[in-house]
This record gives sequence, structure tokens and C-alpha cells, in this order.
Amino acid sequence: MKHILNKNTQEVLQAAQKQCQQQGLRFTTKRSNVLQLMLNENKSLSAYDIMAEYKTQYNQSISAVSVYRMLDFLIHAQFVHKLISSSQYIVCSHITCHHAHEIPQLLICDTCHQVEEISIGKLLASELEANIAASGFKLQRQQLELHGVCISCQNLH
Amino acid sequence: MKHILNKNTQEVLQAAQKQCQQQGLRFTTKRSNVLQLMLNENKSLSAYDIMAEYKTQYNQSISAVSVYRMLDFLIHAQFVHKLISSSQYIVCSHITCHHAHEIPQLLICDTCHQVEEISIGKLLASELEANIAASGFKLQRQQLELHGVCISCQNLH
DNA sequence: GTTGTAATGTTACAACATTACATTATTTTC
DNA sequence: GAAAATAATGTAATGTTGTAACATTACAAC
Repeated sequence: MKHILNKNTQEVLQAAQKQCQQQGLRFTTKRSNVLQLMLNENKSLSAYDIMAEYKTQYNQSISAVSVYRMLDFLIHAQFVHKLISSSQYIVCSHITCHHAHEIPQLLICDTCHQVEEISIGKLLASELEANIAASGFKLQRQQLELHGVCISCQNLH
Repeated sequence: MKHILNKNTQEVLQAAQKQCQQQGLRFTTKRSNVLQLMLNENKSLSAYDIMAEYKTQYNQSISAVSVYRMLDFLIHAQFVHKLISSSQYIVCSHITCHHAHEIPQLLICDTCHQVEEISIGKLLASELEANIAASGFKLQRQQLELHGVCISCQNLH
């Protein structure tokens, strides 16, 4: 299944703001700045990367704790994914989409840190779940993170 | 597919020793101790857990650095898996098996830290790979980590 | 404007991991 | 078997990621 992906940063920011309004969440300047910063970088970033970039781009110091809190907010609002496997953070590719979010399957390039987000097909998802249910196991986090090298980095050598 | 799983600790240790001999790897006392310790605990452990357990079980202090080095060794020898998502380590369930290792699918219980290792079916694996190959992405780490609650912990409430 | 709640700041620290260099143990070579 | 080479382990310092506890500031509701 192919989705319409994020267009420009402004559009995504406006969509985010609108969604927050509708849900009664505060889309503060700093939260918006962090999201904007992450949209500009086209790759996953650590919390400390974000802290440094914030300082650079907005000429204002921000503490690590604040970054983590803003990331928590953005994750709960479903604007950002945490990559557990690399302790990094990336904007969700589907902020401007309106369909329900499926199990995200994240292809993480270990060379350039770009992340491609594809949704796992319904069939595949149900097979995986059946495979798991056989053990009586109850899934919590539904997110597949797969590490490798993206097509651009393969071509570089 | 169901495999014969590890039997008792002694048997696994002997199998490990034999495999090291065949490959010219040194299965030192401390490496063996660490593996034994991990076999005794029926759950995943952090490097610092292992350090503490080592002290308790062998009445000898060992540094974090050494633990990490021994874990590296055990991982390369394919005796141990690293759970990226929780920064913990667990003995591979297939040390005494002789078939080629398939993509491990690890069901990690977030309550008791027990890990069930099931091998992903060939069909499912090829579907996943096809899904990924469509993006030109080249997989590196082939390990699926799935978090949830195991059947025993569900029954406890 | 006062008050209550949410957001952010500050400080301290916990947990996980690596680097650099020293020392010890084992193997190899002669 | 002694010297040299290599592998394993020890020690100290530090880097990275993340959280806890509490203070302060900003904003919304009344």
C-alpha cells in the first residue's frame, strides 16, 4: 500500500497544529521548533543531536530534559517515532495522512540514518501475529525496526 | 518449525567448548563462567547484571569492560544474542542445534524478562524480505524483537 | 487579578557503553 | 626452554542515553 507522504515542512507543521487544536493539546513554540528541526533533517536524530541543532538553528539553549519531554509529547501525538534499536527519533511519515496508523515497519539505514517507513501489509501482519499468538504471548509494542543500507548508500561505495 | 532446545547447562557448555576448539577460539574460564551464569538465569540480563551476578556466583570482581568484551566474544561465537531494544543479553536457544540459524524472532516479556526464541517461518521470512526488497533496501541485522507479556505473567494478572 | 494546571528549567544522578593504555596469560618461533 | 608475538584481561576515565525530584514560568479559567 502506497501513501501520500509528507510534502513540505510548512504543510506538515500546519497539519500538526490543527490536530493538536482538535485534541486540545498545546502545540507550543518550542514543540513546534523541535518538530520543524526534525522535519528539516532528513534522518533520525538522537535527543542530544536535537539539543545541539536547536541551539544552532534557534540560537537558544535547551536542556536535554526538555528535549526528552518534547519528544514524549510528539511521540504521544503520533508525530514522531522512537527508534528503540538506535535510541534515535524520526518524524512519522504519515502526519498529513488520515487513515489509521498500521504497524510501522522502519527500514533504518545504518550509513546515512535515513529511515524509510513502510506499512506492513494486513496479511503479513496477521501472519506474524498468528505466529506469536501460538506461544500465548501478548504483544505490546507493535513496531518492526530493520537495519541495513539504503539504496543510495549502496550505490556510493 | 520446532527445534530441540538446550538441555542442561553442562551439555550446552560442553557443546560450546567443542565448537570453540573446532574454530580455534579460546573458551577461557571467565568466558565459560559468563556463559554458565547466563544459562543459569532463565532470563535476559544487562551487562551490569552479569557483572553483579559474576561477583555473587564466583566471588570474584570483574569489570564492566571485561563483561562487554566477553559478551562480544559470546555473540560472535553465536552463543548469545543481544537484545537491542532492551540493551540486554540472552543465551541463544540453539547452541546445541546443528542447523543453520534462521532469522531469530524474539518474544521478550517486559514483566519477567524471559525470552522465547522462535524461528520465523520460511514463508513469512520471504514475504518480509520481498516487502523490504521493493525499496532496494539491503538488510543487515536480521533479528525481530517483539515486546509483550508472556503467558505466565498474563496469568498472574 | 487570583488561582490552578501545564510547560519548562535546573540539578543531580542512574544505566549502558566505549576508549586508551597497562598488565597478564598463552601461543609461537627459534 | 627463552624470547617474541599475540590474545585476554585489568584499570581508569569518560561518553551517551535517559530519568527523578523539585523549582520556576507561562497560560487558561474563573
